[in-house]
Amino acid sequence: MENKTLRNEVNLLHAQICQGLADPKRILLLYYLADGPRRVTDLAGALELPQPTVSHHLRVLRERGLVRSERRGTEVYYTLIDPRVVQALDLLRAVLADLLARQADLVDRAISRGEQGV
Amino acid sequence: MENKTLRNEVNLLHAQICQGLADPKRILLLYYLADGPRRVTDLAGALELPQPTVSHHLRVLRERGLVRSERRGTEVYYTLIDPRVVQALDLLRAVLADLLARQADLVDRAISRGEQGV
DNA sequence: TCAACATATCGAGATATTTATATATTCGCA
DNA sequence: TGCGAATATATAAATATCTCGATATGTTGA
Repeated sequence: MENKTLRNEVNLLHAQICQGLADPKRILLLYYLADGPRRVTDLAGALELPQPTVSHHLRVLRERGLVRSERRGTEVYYTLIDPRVVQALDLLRAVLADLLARQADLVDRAISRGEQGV
Repeated sequence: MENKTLRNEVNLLHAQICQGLADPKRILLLYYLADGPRRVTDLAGALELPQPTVSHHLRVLRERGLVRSERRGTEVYYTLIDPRVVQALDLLRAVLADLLARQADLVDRAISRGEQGV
């Protein structure tokens, strides 16, 4: 009863974490960070994106508690806080792989039946 | 030097699957569907949302390949296609739980030190 | 203190998402 | 055929997000 608001609040936070993963660039960022802490400039170079854009995405991840930033001199290192985030990404990528395999199979069968307009 | 365009395409689909999870109502829908197929009206009742809103969210999930719909007479049953989607949600919820626990701990320590303006 | 560098924030335009009401479609049945 | 129930789509307003150039902040070293 009284927990309904609390449960909604938790669900909202849950969704916000998922939202953190809901961008191709951020997924790449998280996979880079899975290998260890990285500087903003290096990440921007790896993703071939302007530095402000990368900083924006890192902020999204930081605000959702997925990464942490640490200043070392003039540079800032970002670190993945919880490896389970990447585990979850891997799970979902496996789901996607199966999905694509099923679709490819459908196409194959259609072609072998000589159907048009696939 | 593999196909960069293909990799970007896969990353985009990966992100779109994550996007499917990035809404509190859709998370609830997926958890309901984890228990078995459900009709639209039942889901709308459970979520206390108008039926068109639920249909919209179900469409989002369907277009991303997370659920499948099946007509039985005048009703439509929605089914979770891959249980790993809920596994991923559980992982991320565990991440969130740790996050909240750490924050609560910080607050506790601050209070026990008698700090102001927390 | 100043110059150079790394990063963050601001602001704006383009695009996407969420929600709900109104309306359309689809099916079973009288 | 036509009615009622279940679901889907259209539409529109409010809101959020992505991107990037311009600019601000913070740090080091001369």
